[in-house]
Amino acid sequence: MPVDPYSDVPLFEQVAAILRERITSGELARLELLPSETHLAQELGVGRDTVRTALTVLRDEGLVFTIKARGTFVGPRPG
Amino acid sequence: MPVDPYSDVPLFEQVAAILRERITSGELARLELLPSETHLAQELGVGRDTVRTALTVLRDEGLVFTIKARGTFVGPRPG
DNA sequence: GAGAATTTGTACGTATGTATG
DNA sequence: ACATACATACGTACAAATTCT
Repeated sequence: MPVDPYSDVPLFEQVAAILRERITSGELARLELLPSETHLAQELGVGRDTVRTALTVLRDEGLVFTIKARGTFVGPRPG
Repeated sequence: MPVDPYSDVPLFEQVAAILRERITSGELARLELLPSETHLAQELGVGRDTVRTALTVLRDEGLVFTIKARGTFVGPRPG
């Protein structure tokens, strides 16, 4: 049960929680490339916009970083 | 410090700026053959597509011209 | 002349960034 | 929240033309 569209919790928060769990559990190793936004959207049954909003949350937490036109990776932004 | 993939400035514009500097500074003399697209891509750490897009910009500015299977030269296209 | 290597030209697939409805 | 479209970017593959062996 990925997400619950009837919940009071915003979809992007639910998606962020799912991805956060996958990262902190080690399911997604550091520096590993995440599935694409489109792929995650289809898998979780939400729109790409929602995935992107969730990724913004994780980015603010330093859990992931994104390179334009490349992908989103696990870990803090290098540099 | 060639290019910054995290910058808001598109990579191809950064590459164009680098090559433009090499040309206008005289580092690359007029009619001189530029390094191949593949070589430039590897040297600058970008894709060949990005180099080609940058070369299109310089071509539009009349700074370089290209001959298929030969290479890209400094200067306006002869003829 | 034949063949291999090199270089540009083109095409496709996939990814993120941005804008619009 | 979602869908769509375009710009930017990377990788791969192959075609075409030139150059080297």
